[in-house]
Amino acid sequence: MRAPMISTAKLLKAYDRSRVPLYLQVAAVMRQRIETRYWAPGEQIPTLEQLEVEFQVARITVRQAVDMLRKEDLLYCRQGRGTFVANKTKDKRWLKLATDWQSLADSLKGNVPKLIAAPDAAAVSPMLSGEDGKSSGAYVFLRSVQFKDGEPYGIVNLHLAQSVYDLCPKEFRARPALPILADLPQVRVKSARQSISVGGADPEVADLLKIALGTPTVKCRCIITDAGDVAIYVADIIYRSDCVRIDIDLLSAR
Amino acid sequence: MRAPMISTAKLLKAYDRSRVPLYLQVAAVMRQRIETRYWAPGEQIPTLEQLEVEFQVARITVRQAVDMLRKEDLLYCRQGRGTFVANKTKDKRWLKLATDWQSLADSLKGNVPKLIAAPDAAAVSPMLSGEDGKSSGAYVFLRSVQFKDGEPYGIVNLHLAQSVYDLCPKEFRARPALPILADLPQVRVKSARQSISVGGADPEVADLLKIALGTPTVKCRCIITDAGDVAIYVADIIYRSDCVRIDIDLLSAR
DNA sequence: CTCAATTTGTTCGTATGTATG
DNA sequence: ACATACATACGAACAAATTGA
Repeated sequence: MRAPMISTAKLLKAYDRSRVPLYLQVAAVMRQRIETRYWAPGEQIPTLEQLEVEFQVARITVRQAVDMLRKEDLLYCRQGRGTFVANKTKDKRWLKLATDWQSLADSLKGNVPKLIAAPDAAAVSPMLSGEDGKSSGAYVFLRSVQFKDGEPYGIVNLHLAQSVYDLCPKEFRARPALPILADLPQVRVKSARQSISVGGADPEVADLLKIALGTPTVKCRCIITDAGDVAIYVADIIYRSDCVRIDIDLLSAR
Repeated sequence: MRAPMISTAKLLKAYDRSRVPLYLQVAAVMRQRIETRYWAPGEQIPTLEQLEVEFQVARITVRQAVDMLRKEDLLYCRQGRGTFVANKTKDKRWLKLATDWQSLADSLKGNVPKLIAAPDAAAVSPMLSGEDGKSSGAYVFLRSVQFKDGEPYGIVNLHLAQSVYDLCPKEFRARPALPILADLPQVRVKSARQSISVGGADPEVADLLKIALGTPTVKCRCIITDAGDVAIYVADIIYRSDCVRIDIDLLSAR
């Protein structure tokens, strides 16, 4: 038995809260229903008439939404029969964010990020709030874009303490910094904290990740301090939100 | 010294990827700059002319964006002087998602969620994928909305195994289920896992949380199994994404 | 096979919103 | 502020394909 539809009657006011075109809003909801398999692959979705009623919009508006999803190969229509979900199922949510030191280092080991020119503007100290740690005087700024199947999915903006960078600069330019740092005997890591929140793509991020302006993103700030509470590694990582998930074992400490 | 502007030249194509009205896209970026304090409270923002150039849009479009933010009391204008960021600073990101059992139970203890009528449609087994655990035959469905300062910020959809619910039904209707469950001597918790991803509000969620359709949300699925690997607690929790953050101590296991 | 019901596809007219110069 | 062009959204009507009685 499939999960039944949850009532959505009389929700007209929700639309008023946004001036985003209606058909885009409707399409977004439908797209999510497909991706979450609420509408399973191959399955027939409700008729245009039913969708009109559910979303409380005109027929043309539903049509425009359906047309969008057709161009994305998520739906196909058969006149006189109905509209169906495509069969091919792309795997999403494949990127699992690490929640501990070991898995974080492991997940980065095989990575070959594409270093890109860092805007000189960013070659300054990262913005640190009190509890993040003291500022190392000088930082090196490294920036890379992560790809999967030729598609960009993440941007790493890393401020690395100059003193650490100088220990083996070539290494730091060739592969992810964190595993290197973990193996440096001179460096004593005292704390490593990660803070995650949801944001929207600004023009620069949108361009690098090839997504629309304002598309939701997942922002990770990872800060590592050394024995003297100096922040030696400050990474701001931005992912497309649609490929990320976080799995947490709530009992790992027991 | 403030963090300098990162180059945003020649990013026109980012706009093409979205059919969201330009002024909304521009407003979204500006709103984020204010919220992240990239534009600090009280500070003067660039002139309309500079913004025209940066965003590559017509003057009226920038004006529309500024007007939006003025209505939100995030900006104010002084003719002949410029446009400024408002001084009052609303605290966001106040909700820290728990990443371990103890803090999860603690964070819920004082909570008084508002139970709402559960659509009968949902009174079925939750959708479980293989590794989530076996299905307990019957579940009770409980639904509540969480408020802060009179504003809804989260929806809890909980499937609780009937056998567990029957141990003290009144309790489960009066306060959060998880602390109760933790204190029940009859229940042996074997695993507790949480999976977090980003989604968009469907019509129902948009209505309950008073947000626009498609607004990004944080979805948490929390599954607790008993000694027999039966999923006794399956919670789907949906938060507004703009109040949530996750702090992880990457070294907690060391 | 025909008929009616269903469902997608198309068109018209109108009103409003968006964006430019 | 104005004129212009295009996109969005509605309601309604009609055409075309499919299905089953």
